[in-house]
This record gives sequence, structure tokens and C-alpha cells, in this order.
Amino acid sequence: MRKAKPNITELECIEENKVRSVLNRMKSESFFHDLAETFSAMSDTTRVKIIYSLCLENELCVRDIAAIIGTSDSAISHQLRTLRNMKLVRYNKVGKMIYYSLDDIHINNLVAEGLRHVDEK
Amino acid sequence: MRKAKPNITELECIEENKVRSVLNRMKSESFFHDLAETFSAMSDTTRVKIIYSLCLENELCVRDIAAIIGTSDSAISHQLRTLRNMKLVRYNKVGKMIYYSLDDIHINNLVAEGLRHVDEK
DNA sequence: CAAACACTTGAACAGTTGTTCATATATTTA
DNA sequence: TAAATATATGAACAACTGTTCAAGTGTTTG
Repeated sequence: MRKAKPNITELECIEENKVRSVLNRMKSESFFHDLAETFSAMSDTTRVKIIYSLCLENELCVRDIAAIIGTSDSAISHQLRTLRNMKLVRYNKVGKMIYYSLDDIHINNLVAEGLRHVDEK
Repeated sequence: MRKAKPNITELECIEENKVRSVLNRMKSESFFHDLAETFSAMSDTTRVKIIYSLCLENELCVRDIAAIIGTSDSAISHQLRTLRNMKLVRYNKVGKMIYYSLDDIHINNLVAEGLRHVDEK
């Protein structure tokens, strides 16, 4: 016969103590959604090139980003919108030009840490 | 008439000094591929939950990860393969059980930095 | 004020991704 | 050795993504 447990709900698992310990410290669904979205913003070659370029040079306009990366203005503009929506970049309009920059220091740090991971492999 | 420039190639851009400065420090195509792939590994809700769980508890088996996240064993197994292929997790086989853990400290750091970015927004 | 310019946008299409379901493998246990 | 268990895998399918192309802003310049 099964031993009685002091827990509220049943769990289909193997090491119940570990599982409960993690569940107690688990974050909300919306947290994981936002976190995944942040990484997702950096998960495309074009976008990560944009971000890396903005690490090297604080402010760049759309045409110059396109020139650096070697794609069409349109493709860059679409990707910049994604980065804007996901709060990874800010922009500053000056006449007909729009200067983009990274939104906060954590983006720089994420690139730096990702770089270390890649270098280690 | 256009001024002669001391540069080797023509560039269709606006602030040529900035563009050249970035181009000189640009990384290789394969670097950006690897970097994007690393972020891509963390860009899905299920995978980022797996990674976060492994931040909280060093070693977890497949069934327990599935129990924590609340998905099928199969879905978790597929995602763990992705994480294995991208070198984000290691595993340790003990009998019929397989214990997964994060591959290097940079993964922990990436989660921590991503968390700070999300908290700031 | 018309042309040129910097950038944005929407539709469309191919390519990629994540889950499910059924089945397979390997190990342990009865 | 047969059944149970822990995990892996392949196919299939819907959902999502990134680019291109054509057309649209809004601003500057001749």
C-alpha cells in the first residue's frame, strides 16, 4: 500500500522533493513568455547583427545598418520594428533620418555573455 | 564632382566613418550564426522553463522536468534534444534514468541577465 | 512644388518550428 | 523472461517567421 504524504496534490514524478522545491520557486507564465520573447528577439542572424552593431556604435541610422549587414532597407526596417516592439532598441528621429540605439544595458550584457558561451564551445 | 576617398571600396551609406568603424570590428558569419542559435535555444517558453528549472535544481530527470512544466514526456524529450544539440545542457545516464543539467555557467548568467531586462520593463 | 531621399508597411510565399501520436529502445523488476 | 518503466524518435500538421516586392509615409532639397 502507498504511503500517505503530507502534500496537497498528487504529482506524477520521480524525485518529489526536488520537483516540489522547484515548483515552489517557479515564476509566472507571463514571466517566461517575456523572457522567451527577449531571447527570441536575439535569435535571428539579422537581428543579432543589428544588436551587435549597436554595441559597437551607439547610434546608427537604418540605411547604415543595412549597409553594415548587407541587406535591403526594407528587411532591416521590418527587423527593427520587431526589436522596437520587444523593447530592445530605442530610436531618435532627426529630420528624415532615424537613429537607433540599444534600449538598456542588459542587452549589451546579454551579447557579452552569449559571446563568452560561443567562445567556450 | 565627388571627392576622392582613401577607401578601397564604395559604400552606399550615410555616415561612412561610423559604418567603416563597425565593419572593421565585425565578427564572422559563423559567429553570428552560433550566437543567434544560442539565443534561439532560449527563445521558446518550454525550453526557457526547462533551463530555468535547471538553474534552480542542478540535476533533473526527464519525467520530473515534464512534471514541473506540465507537458508530455515526449515534448520535453524533443526539446531536450534541441538543447543538447545546441550545447546548452549535458546529461548523465544512471540506469534507465537520464539526469540533465546546464552545460556551462554562461547559461545561468544569460538567464540572470534576461531576468533583469524583463524586470526592468 | 516636384523630385529625391530615408524609412515604413502590407501582402505573399517559402522555410522553419513545436506539439501530438504511435512506435521504438533500453533498463529494471516481478 | 514478460511486464513495467524512463526516455527517444519519426512522421505529420498547424502555427509562426523572415524576406521580397510594391506601394506608402513624411522630410528635405533643387
